[in-house]
Amino acid sequence: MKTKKVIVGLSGGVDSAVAAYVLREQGYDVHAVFMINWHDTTGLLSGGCENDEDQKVAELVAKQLDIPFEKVDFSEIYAKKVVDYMFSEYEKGRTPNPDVLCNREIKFDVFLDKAMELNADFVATGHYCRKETITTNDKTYYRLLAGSDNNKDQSYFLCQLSQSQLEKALFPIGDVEKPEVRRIADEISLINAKKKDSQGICFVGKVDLPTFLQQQLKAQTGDIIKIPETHPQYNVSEPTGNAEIDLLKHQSRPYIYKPEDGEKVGEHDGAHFFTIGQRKGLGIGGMKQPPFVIETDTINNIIYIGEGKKHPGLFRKGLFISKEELHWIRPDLELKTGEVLETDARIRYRQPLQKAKLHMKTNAAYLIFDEKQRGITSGQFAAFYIGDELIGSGVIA
RNA sequence: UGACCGAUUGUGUAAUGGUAGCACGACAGGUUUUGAUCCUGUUAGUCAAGGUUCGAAUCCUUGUCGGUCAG
Repeated sequence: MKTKKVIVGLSGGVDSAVAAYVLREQGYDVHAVFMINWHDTTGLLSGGCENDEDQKVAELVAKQLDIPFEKVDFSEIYAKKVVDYMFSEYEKGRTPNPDVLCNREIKFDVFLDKAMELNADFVATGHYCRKETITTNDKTYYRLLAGSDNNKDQSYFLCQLSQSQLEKALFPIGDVEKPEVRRIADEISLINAKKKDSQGICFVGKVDLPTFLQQQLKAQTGDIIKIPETHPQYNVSEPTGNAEIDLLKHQSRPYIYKPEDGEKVGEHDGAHFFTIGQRKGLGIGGMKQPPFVIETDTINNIIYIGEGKKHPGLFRKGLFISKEELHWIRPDLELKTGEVLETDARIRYRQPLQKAKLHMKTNAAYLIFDEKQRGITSGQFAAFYIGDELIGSGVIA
């Protein structure tokens, strides 16, 4: 049997380097490709020449592992699919997750296509997650599972992948824990064995968001309104009728504020530079407890805040996802209208899974948590798990 | 204009003659392949000028500014 060819997306980091090594040890024909997806350094913190650095490191790692190395430049498509999406989401007043898009549109799309052009059987990345194959009713399905290292599980970032994308993907270090990855890297003397983990937007880096966004969204002074925790909206009783949909809508409703609901306590320079749950950057002192953003109104350019981390405006029982923005990694598990799924869900990376019920209705899915959730933010992804399998996700409305 | 009250880091406040603290903010690190959150550290102040006292944020005088009454 012919050895399978795998193309590893080598980033310069330790995870993808060890992933490449593991594959090589498993007998695959391993090739490395470094993706250049971004050139601009606007708003970049910490210098800016990390990209070049990563490129060199990746090349050296490939040399150390004795595998072929090449670079590809997807920056044009990255700008179109990921960065444009970011700006348009922020413009709508939502808070996007560029890395989820980057995986769906770049690493497991154009990069995967490129790999197929090069006659690869698979692409591999250094993600901490696992893939499993099962067969039901004579059909093969790929399961996306959490990484074994509970602390590093990155399945969340892959919550928008499809079966055809998963089919071609390998996650060689998904069953390894991070310290072990470091140990392996050290054992085989990889030059990046001790390199610090990367952070920030994948390929762009750690940026100062307001600076970055000001390239396209202009700064404009607006009011910061403080909402008291006694706002009547928090104590609206649940609808008593027998229509379940009314209850779901009630439980998943976003809070809506008007300037008269509170008092002006300061000014900001652009509501879209802030997100729900945010504390830093408001510049408002003199309170007993820190203020947090509880809502942003980008149309009227107003930020609403609440005092204290337990302010009721920070918590919601549920959320909803419009039907068009729902995605099933496992199409065979897709809910039909009227069905309810007991699920474990998360609304951000590294959040411990939360017990919830997903109610599928005609136009939307309603995710109702057992415990109220802090900082439910539209534009972010809610991911649904059954056990450690990620079965679907959707954009929070 | 008269009377009274007040003035402490960027903000809100403690300290009634004896080491100017706290919270929030801001800044810097740390955690984190999104945005956030979170953790640690740093920062900075007695309105001004005199006086009493061994010693003044604190007591006295004057001034400046702010507020409340009176008009």
